[in-house]
Amino acid sequence: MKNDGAIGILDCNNFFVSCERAVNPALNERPVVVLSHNDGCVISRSDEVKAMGVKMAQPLFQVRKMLDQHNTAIISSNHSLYRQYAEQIHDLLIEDLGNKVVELYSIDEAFLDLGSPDKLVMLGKHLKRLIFEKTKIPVSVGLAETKTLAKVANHIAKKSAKTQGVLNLYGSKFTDLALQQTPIGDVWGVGPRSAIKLKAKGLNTALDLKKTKPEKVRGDMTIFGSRTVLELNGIKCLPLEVSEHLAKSIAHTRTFGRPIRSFEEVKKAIFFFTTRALEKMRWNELQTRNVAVFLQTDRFRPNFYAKAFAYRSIYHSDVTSEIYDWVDRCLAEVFVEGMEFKKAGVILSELQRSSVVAPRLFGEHDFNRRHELVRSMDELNMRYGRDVVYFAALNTDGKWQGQSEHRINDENHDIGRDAIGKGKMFKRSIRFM
DNA sequence: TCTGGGGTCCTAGGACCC
DNA sequence: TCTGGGGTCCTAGGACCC
Repeated sequence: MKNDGAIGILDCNNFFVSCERAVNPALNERPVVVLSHNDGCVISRSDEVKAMGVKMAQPLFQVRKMLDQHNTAIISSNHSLYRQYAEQIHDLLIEDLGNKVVELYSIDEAFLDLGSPDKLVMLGKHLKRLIFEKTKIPVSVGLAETKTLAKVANHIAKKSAKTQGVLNLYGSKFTDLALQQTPIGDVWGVGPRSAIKLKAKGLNTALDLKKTKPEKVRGDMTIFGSRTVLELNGIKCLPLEVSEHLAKSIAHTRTFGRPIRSFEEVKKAIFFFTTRALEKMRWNELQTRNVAVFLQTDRFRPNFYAKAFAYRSIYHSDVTSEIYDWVDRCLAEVFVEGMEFKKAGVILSELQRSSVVAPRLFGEHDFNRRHELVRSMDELNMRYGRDVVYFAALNTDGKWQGQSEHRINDENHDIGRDAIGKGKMFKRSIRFM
């Protein structure tokens, strides 16, 4: 990447809500929210809902009344739908720009290495139009010298109607003005904790931060802070990562529909989570040798208990039955008789590509046989639906299952199944919400 | 009554070694 | 008053992002 090139960030507006509206245009006439697992929190808001003051990840019960008063459509999340739109948009970007210059940063964002600073606004508007025509998803584009500045531009493009969704700050005399209008907590990389510390030092805007010496913020914000200051000054510290992204960990964690005391119930849930995480791992052609299990009680009640335990094997594996054994050992370490558990999870780490995993000194033949077995099970489940075949230890009808009262049109719109059938699902490394 | 899930990276400090 | 010191590795926890 040339160091004087321009960087773009393309970001889908209200992504989950926009996907729901794309499949169901009637929703364009109403405020819309999409809910988290268990219908607990609001995780995507239409502009009207943002204007009501509803915050990201705000608990539904706190705003339910207000949403109803405004005739808001309240929808349980449908992640396979969102994943399909994300892939379609990624494909459009790569077709248009080439895969060497597109970094898929998250489910609804991509960084672009645009090289020459000429005609940036035209390019941004072209991409915006292209994506809307093909998918009906509105996007915003920010352009600047660095990722952090591009984020600032994007932020303003999203809010200000004047920009029509595209703002270029590359070499612009308005950059400092834009930074002055940006509260320090809105800067990419400055979270709520750091914002408090920086404000205490009299730094209130992105411009204040830009004018600080990088060393000054190191103490409060680690080396990230120094990099952010440099990036605000137009010095690239965070290169585009266009090479294939390899996941470093894969997790499946859930809040239970109701508290669970019994060891058997907890175990069912943990094995179910393990199964889901392993499926995802195998789609990515990875193996793990470090499995962690955690259990938590209700974090909003007194005597909150949370414990994690990790088992590390000397061998990598993707064989369900073997990894069930590892998980079992972890479970014995974290479970406490008499406690009411509200949340649990399984995290796979120390991942390695299956193709480069070292062979075992002993039992290699048996491992390969079992490896083939789980791959066949994955294929059957892919073709005929989830959990058509599964290990006896897996039980899918536990009391721990969460609630999704606000599902709409599930049959028609859960097109994720087709995506799996084509072997596409999870193949791409999208860091997913 | 009701409060998400999946990631990454950095650092302090303990354990261990010589 | 005194208690060696320096390096490395690992992990738990914090902070952040979407």
